[in-house]
Amino acid sequence: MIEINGVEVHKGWLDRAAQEAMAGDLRRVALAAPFFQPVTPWGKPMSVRMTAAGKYGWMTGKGGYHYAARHPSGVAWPPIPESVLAVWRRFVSAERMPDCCLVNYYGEKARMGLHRDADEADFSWPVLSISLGDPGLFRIGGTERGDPTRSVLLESGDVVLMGGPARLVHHGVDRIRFGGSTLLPKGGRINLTCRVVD
DNA sequence: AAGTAACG
DNA sequence: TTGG
Repeated sequence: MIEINGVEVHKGWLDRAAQEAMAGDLRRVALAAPFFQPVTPWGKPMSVRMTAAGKYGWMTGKGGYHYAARHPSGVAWPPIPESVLAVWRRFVSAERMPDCCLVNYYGEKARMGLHRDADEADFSWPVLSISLGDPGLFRIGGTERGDPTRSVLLESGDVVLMGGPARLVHHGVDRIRFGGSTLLPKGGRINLTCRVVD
């Protein structure tokens, strides 16, 4: 386990078979709730494609960010796959399941600017992240924007925990090593982030 | 400020 | 390595 600014990085936690099974589960999620491209409140399209599973999905809007109980199409989000909940039980808790599993797809040029996951009502539970597919260069800062940052390469099967003092740490993705994994037939990276929202 | 620019 |  690597620790960076309080963030736990568990390398290679899911084996290949588990990664393949989870990727299959996520294909089913994306069939029910297709990926869409979010637009920031100030009108800039994000480069990631996004969907979600669970009670809520994370959404952008003109008024800001929020959690919503329905996909933009109007359908409810599909349930969080059991394969994902199993990782949550192992790293977080068996007593409380996440309300939201965000599914972010990073294509070749996709990135994610430095930000904090701060739209939840309850910060007492950690955010759990699972990486699948191509490697991505992950940047981790501190609680304050402007704090020094460090980078770590996240690869398929890695699990990251942001909890406790690191729950509100800044983080982002600088670059995808497109084609660096054979997990996803069309390449790219999928990142799951599970959160307790309320 | 979940955009952008930068691997170190 | 935050600065813009």
